Amino acid sequence: MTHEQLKLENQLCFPLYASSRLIVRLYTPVLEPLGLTYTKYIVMLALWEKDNIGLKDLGDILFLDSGTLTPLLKKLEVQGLVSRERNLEDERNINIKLTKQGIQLKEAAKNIPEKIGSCINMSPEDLKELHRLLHIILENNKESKCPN
Amino acid sequence: MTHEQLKLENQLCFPLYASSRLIVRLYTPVLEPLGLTYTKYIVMLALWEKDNIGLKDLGDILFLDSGTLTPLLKKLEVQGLVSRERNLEDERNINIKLTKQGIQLKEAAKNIPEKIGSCINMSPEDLKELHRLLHIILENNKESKCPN
DNA sequence: AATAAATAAATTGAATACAATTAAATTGCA
DNA sequence: TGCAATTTAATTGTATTCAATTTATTTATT
Repeated sequence: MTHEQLKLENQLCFPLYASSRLIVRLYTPVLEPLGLTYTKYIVMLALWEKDNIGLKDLGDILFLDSGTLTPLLKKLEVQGLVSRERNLEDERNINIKLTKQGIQLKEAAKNIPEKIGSCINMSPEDLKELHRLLHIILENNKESKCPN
Repeated sequence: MTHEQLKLENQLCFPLYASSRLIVRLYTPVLEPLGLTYTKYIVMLALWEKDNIGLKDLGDILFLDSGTLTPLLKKLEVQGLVSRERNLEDERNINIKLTKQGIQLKEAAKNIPEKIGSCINMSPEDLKELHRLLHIILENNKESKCPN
């Protein structure tokens, strides 16, 4: 009745889930002065890289759906960082654009990755390898589903 | 103004966060027949491994605090899977115990890791290496904090 | 012993995630 | 063209997370 496979130690999901929360939690105090939460931050990262993008495409990049993004983008709009407007060519789509303020925020954010990096205890080689493996798992499992 | 460091591609946190949600999402349909959510599931994993444990110690294992665990354990209690009782030797503590039903559920859960494993597209070597790195990051950053 | 400090659980409130549903717009086909 | 199927956002409801506060209990100090 030991069921080695059920030991927490032997799970992949658990350290993934726990370390994700651990790392995201590091961002909270760093983002707070910018008025951003972690989810808002990755939305801004995506927009700084590709401005004027549809909600759907933004969701594909971030693995988030409209249920999460719609209220989030409305908040960013209230903060004056993005604008939301219907695409005139296809009114089902909504275009997200950075405002001048949203563009400017990038300067204030530029040191964040380094700041966070300095708080994570891990060798550069391990970090690089972890990064590589996480991208593999993301890429390979975009569409994965499990039957019940 | 490119700020390579701000590219999503170059973040560690983002693939960690995204793949964590991706993998946790795989569990939903598999756990549903057992009446478990993912968080309930890892609580049960911890208890199957070490029964009769304090909420604080359970939280230390799972990296969760009473704000998350208290309502969760109350639900598991309503489901008849665990009992919650004050520790008579130190009434600040609460002891969590599996009920007979909670113990029995382990049998129904024993095939879940294999089932999930078969849905994750990744080579065994990469899985093993990822597992190793995630444990390092967890172990090394339990106490990490970032100044704002 | 009396009180201050520390510890643990519970509570509160804000911010996600996400499945499922609804509503509007567009596309494809009979 | 007209309608069914598809696509996209928005909405709804449930379930976390987590910081911050409160309450109760215990430990440590004076």
